[in-house]
Amino acid sequence: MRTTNGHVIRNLPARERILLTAHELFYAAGIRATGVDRVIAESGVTKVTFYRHFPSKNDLIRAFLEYRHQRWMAWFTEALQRHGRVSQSNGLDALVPALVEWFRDDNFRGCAFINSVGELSGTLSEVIKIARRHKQEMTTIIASLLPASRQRNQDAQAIALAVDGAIVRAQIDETPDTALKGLARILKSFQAGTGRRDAAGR
Amino acid sequence: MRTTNGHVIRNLPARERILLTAHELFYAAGIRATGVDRVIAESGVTKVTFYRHFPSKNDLIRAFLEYRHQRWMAWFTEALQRHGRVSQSNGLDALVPALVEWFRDDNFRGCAFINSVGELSGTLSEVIKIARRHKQEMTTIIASLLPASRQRNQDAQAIALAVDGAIVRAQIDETPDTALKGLARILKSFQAGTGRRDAAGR
DNA sequence: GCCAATGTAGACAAGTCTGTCTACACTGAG
DNA sequence: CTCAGTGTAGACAGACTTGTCTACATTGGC
Repeated sequence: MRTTNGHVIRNLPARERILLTAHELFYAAGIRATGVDRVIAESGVTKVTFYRHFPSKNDLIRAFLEYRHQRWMAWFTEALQRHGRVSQSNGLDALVPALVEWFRDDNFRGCAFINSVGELSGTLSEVIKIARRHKQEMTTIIASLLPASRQRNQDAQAIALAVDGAIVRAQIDETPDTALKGLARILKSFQAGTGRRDAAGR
Repeated sequence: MRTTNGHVIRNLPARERILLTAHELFYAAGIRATGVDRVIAESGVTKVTFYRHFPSKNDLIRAFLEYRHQRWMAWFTEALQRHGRVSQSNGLDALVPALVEWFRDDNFRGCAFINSVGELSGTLSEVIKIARRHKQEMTTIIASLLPASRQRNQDAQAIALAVDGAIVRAQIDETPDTALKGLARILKSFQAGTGRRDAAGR
């Protein structure tokens, strides 16, 4: 029994086993599509143990989203750093290479937060707030890639939006190529645009 | 009993009543979250009638997606035309005003196809193909707004990607303003970029 | 006038879902 | 040693799911 990132589950304490299993199943098959029974069976705990840690499925969903957020943010910052070393010219250059990594992963199934909002914003009102916070933090990281300027935050918002677009396109299309090309194209014209503005001193 | 676009349902034939009700409920609350019982009750037909028209819920889902596609495409082309009359300079200028209309609608809950993929691409494999086709057609319409050029299709892909990003951001954020501003920003820098390329004759 | 298509009413089956319950075993801290 | 916390096993309840069934009414074309 392995999780998507290769950790062996068996020896972990029950709570972590449940959380890792839920992460795998919820992300792969959807939250509503995954019954707690399945999480219980695959994480190798019993119902009592499960319900002692997560009194209701909604509690598990909240914990899952929190865990996913931590994990994704850690990966994102790390991947950006890793790909950023090469070219010092512009921090934005690390963005596409980092996303390539994610999109090409066999387990890639889009953004867990976008998916969750679409799936259960009607029934579990908190998910939309959680997703909003997640996207805000993602945008903050993107902003940190940009040189300080008056329009940095607005630029970051626009780029984050394009990243979200690339995520859903990569999820829907057969290959992530169109999404990646499209995002690269936007980034390029965007850099050219801000560069021109900077050059003109405006 | 009214549908989101104000049509009165009562006197329509059963199949249409079911389809309109399903559209309303599926889009508003999600597909999995909506049981056929509820569709049956709210459309005012009986189970037998329902199952004579749609032998399984999956058939209804397929019909819903097809109907949604027709309806959305009709709205999109119409709205683009409507907003395009004013400024003849660039067909792209109609894009943001058209989307404003949609995003500000009280019933706006994102793109039905993006939502469906997130919700049930794991269990109903066809939805991803349907969504792909939908996005292709959306991209084609966007391409038709651009002047003919060698890179028109690639430009359209990039813009479509940004539109998808705007849709999900508008869905997640409290107001669609950030999404709209971000999209406008991308379009502007994009137009500036292609304009420059054109001017240089390259 | 007949027949096929379409409609209505609602009981029922069989499965899945979340969540509760009893009863028992191990382990580490005081 | 004892007790609290955590673990295990699996039966069970109750709600909700999709889908089937019998029995009957209306309507429009041949």
